[in-house]
Amino acid sequence: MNKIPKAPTGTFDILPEDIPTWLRVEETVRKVCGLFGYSEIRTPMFEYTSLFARSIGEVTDIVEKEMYTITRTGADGEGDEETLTLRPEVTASIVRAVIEHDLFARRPLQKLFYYGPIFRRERPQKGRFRQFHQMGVEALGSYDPLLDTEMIRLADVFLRELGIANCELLLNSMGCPECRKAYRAALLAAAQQKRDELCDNCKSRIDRNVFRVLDCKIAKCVAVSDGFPPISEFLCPGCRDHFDQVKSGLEKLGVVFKLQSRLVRGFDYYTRTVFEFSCSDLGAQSAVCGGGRYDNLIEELGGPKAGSVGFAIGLERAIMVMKTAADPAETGAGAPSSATVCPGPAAPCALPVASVFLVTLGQNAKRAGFDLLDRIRGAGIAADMDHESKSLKAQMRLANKLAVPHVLIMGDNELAAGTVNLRDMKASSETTVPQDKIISALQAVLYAGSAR
RNA sequence: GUGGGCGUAGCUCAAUUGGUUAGAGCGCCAGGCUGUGGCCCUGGAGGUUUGCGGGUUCGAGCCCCGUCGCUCACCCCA
Repeated sequence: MNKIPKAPTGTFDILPEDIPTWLRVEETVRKVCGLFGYSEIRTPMFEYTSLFARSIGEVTDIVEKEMYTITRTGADGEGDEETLTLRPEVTASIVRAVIEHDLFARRPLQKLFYYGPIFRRERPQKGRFRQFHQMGVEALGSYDPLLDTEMIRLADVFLRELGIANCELLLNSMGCPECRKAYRAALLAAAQQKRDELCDNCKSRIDRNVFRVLDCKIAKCVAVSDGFPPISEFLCPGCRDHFDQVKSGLEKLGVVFKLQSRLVRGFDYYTRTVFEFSCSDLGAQSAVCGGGRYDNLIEELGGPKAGSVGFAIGLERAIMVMKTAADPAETGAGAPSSATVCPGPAAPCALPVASVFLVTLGQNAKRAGFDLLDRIRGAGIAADMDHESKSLKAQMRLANKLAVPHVLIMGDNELAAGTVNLRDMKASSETTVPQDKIISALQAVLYAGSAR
């Protein structure tokens, strides 16, 4: 029992029954991003470790203890050592690629999106995995606040397209490094004054990263930090103006948001706008989407001075919200029990795997039928058959389970007559057609305009 | 890394105060219909015998210890 292999902790298999959901999500990613003028980019699953250390920040949890890093020594020459890390996020890779290929030379504004797996060595829990999937969008090369607005709107539209409407958009501005410096000092002073009233955790946060005190969930800490000065009072005129434009842009689009001066994000590279879409029914990991502006990252990684905004959405979390949102509707509709595995509202379940299923009786018919099957497939018609030489009844049951609309039946009688029986499963009607006419007969019934 | 909960057939779960061959539903397979699916009826397979190891006991799925795994939470994040 302990010998059977298992997927590593924090990972999971996406089984065939779940594929329709994922396909729908992937289609939505490409559709919505395309709608907003973003192009897909694909970067490696791993990068040189230094890239993440430089971008995310050396002292963040992710870099300190959550990265899957592999070190290889001397493979390509004497003393040549390279340490590689499975990507714990992809913004750094995007920025790296843009700089490396000088994409700004082609167009000063790069509008890019990505989709794929992310790796973080965290303790798994609800909505948190060691390999999970993100879709993300980045607009690199501009400081325009309208792009911040567009970014948030894109995330909003994407979530809505998936049927997710019960999320709250939290918005804040962290200012530029200058305003943050002033704010940090003020916050530090305030926190140290109230040190005794904070939880032990927050006490240590004061020294490690004061901003984190702001998102402690413990009630008494929240009460205390409510009295702290908000960042908005420390924004410089430039940052204040930028934030005002982002907010008014959202208002004009009718995107409702909630200002949350305690919203602080985990990556060091964020400046000015930060935002998060939060869903209460996700458990403790309530953030489905997180993002913001990073005006200094490109330059820090050796590129030109150029502002950027972006966000990422955790797809497993998005799917979790989709499913909880879909549940009450389904019970109300009185769907058949098999539909409980069907996740999204528009996600098809029990997809037919073939248009035609061939049932044969006896070895001769099986061999002849296999040749016929190959011709049908050659005509571009999805077709399948049984291989266990089961009874006719069993083969029919299988065809029914596979939700195949048409069945071909071939036994010794048909073989001798050079015909095959074509059965319409839905109508329970059957016709006899010559074997050499079977392709056109199938095309006639399949493309007759009947509901697929 | 820390803490709580849980680990019984493929899946979802039962099993009186520890008691003798560990059950059900769904699913799977077959038969009822000797060449025809869905519904129904009948039967069958399936647990290396309850994650693994040890202990207490006349006796452990149930109690104790350890271990592994899952899960939820902290930290942090999508």
